[in-house]
Amino acid sequence: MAAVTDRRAGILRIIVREYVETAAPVGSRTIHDKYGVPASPATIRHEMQALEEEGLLEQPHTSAGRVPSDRGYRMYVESLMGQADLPGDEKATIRHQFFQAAPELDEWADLAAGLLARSLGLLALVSPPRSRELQVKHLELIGLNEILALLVVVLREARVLKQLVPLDSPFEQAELSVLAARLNERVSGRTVTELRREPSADDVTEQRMIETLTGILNEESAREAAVRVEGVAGMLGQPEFQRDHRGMLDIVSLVDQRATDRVVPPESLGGAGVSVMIGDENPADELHQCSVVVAPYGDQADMSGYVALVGPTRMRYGRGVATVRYLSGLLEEMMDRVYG
Amino acid sequence: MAAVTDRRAGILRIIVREYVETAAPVGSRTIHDKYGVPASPATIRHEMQALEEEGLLEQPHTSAGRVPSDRGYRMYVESLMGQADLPGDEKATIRHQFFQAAPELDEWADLAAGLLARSLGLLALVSPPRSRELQVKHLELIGLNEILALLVVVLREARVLKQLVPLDSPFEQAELSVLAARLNERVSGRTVTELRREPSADDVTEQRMIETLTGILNEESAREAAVRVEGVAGMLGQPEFQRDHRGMLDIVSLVDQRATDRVVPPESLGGAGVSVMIGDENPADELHQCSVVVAPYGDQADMSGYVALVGPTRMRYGRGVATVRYLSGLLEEMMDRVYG
DNA sequence: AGTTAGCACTCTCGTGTCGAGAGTGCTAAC
DNA sequence: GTTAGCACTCTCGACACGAGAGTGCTAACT
Repeated sequence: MAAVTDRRAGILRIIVREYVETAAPVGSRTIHDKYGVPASPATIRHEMQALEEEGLLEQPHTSAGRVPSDRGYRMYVESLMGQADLPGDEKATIRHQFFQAAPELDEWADLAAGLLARSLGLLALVSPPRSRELQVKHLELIGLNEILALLVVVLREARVLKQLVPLDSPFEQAELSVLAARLNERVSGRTVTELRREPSADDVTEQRMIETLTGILNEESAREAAVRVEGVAGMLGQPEFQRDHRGMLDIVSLVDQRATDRVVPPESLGGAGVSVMIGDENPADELHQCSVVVAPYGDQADMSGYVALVGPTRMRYGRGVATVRYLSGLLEEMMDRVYG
Repeated sequence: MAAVTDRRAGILRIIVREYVETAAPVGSRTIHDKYGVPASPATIRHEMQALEEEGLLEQPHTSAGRVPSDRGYRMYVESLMGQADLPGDEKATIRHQFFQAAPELDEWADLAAGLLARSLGLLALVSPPRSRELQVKHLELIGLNEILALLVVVLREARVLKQLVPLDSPFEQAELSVLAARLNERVSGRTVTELRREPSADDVTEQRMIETLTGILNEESAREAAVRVEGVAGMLGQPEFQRDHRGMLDIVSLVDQRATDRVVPPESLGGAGVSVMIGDENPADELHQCSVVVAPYGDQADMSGYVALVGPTRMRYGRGVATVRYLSGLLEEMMDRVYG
């Protein structure tokens, strides 16, 4: 079996690019005429046959042009598309918007998801960073009325949790503040595991509050990060879904159920840089016609999130990888700058 | 022109129910056989002709059965479907889930949207209640590091806002607490309009904080409530969207852009109870094939939100109205019970 | 050996035709 | 006012047909 020569690789690259742009199978004439390959259509057909034998191309049917296979895309991404990067002005525009926005992790995630989705016209998922181990910075008790107080917990990374606490006897705000001060001495700076090891307090009310606190923290660690999803409409507008009503519903169902961990399984975030999952490489069956471009950001051990792009396998990988890489790096930088 | 007699009304009711169930045009034979109407198919055809002349029915084409028109649905909703109510056990199940959930406005909105969407298999929108006039209950300053503090604001309805504040000189937490205490004296219990009328403070830092605070509050009042959307997949699974790819995309675009105020315009929430907008009655062009069932809850003047159900005009109005009514009432009750 | 022109072959797609089926509107009788 | 009978209309799926596109193969050329 013949190897993949330079010319064949070039033809594969052309086919990927042309197909990504037009969404129609690519024929030998198009390659010859439009791209000026110095070989006749017949020769190109020869080469395409070889590429098909290598499993890099597929034919929808006998008399159609060729379409890249999953393996073809894989080869394109690995060695044919080149080092993708965003143009400088585009980077600057994006950067500018981040500095304009409020310095909030969640806002940044929103912004990143919106930019990514609009930039590619595809589905974007951005997980705001979540720390492995929650650490209490400060807490506060605010009396709402005679029987109800609000427990406000500030975490190290400037996240705020809250919980209503019923009071068994009326408290003045002053008493609550004193109680809060006592509690702060016990808990501030502690992580959730440290708190679990603490001996219980003498005061009943104090102990009750601590239990409520650990309750909130446990619940919060168990909860998955609220992943930002943008660009469903753009995704469904892709020509591949024009006919495929079933696949369309599958994708929407995934999003609807917020099953983001089936799209971007935590294991897939092992590596440091951008990784691409193409077609059948995706763990979720619903995504076997799709590709996912994903990059983690933040500190793996401590606070981490991810930026992901989901589209049909026929997607602009170059631009996709470049944008995902730039955004994940930028998010990490923003995080370091303001928190960290 | 003949009036809408009792028999005709009965036939219209049957057609609506049968069409809602099967999604196929209803013929005279079906009405006769399946519903045992004491009249022959021919007579029923006569009546259907009359109903069509009244503009209550439509024919997709000459030799198909009849389908209700928007006006037909309108008549069904107004006088034919009867007083809809949920069965007691279903109410109990829903109620139970609300009492299980955390006592948070946003959680309740999530829960209500999920229940509504699943109950009908359609699109549900629930707006958590927003107060017209924000009122500060308490604020707190927490030093994160030497140059950055977190301003935490608790509002009357137990909502929490936060904002990072850069410090121009290093502060000890103790100093911040003193500052916060001074600020609390000035602002706690005040509404945003009251704050705007206050004279500025002598202390520069104090004044800076107050400005930040009013900034947050203004931004928050301007921001639209984060409406909970559930059931997109169920909605798109409706047979009307099987063919109509365009309409499908339009709906998803609406959701994607979070253009909820085009679906449920604030004006439509004037009345107290449940209101129904059918087909062309909807202000948004994209919803001319859809109906919206909506009910406000809460106090119009103060804190209010809404519960809305969006589906094709061929929807189960009885169940829809009943569920929306029950949920809006329940949300109001929960609100009163815990806050209020 | 690699390249190319020529050509027959295959497959899709849009169009047109046809018959079956469903449901109607009309008419005439009850 | 109601009903049976019947001709009429329209959709839908199946089938055939031709145009168009692109291929694979073969034979000739460099």
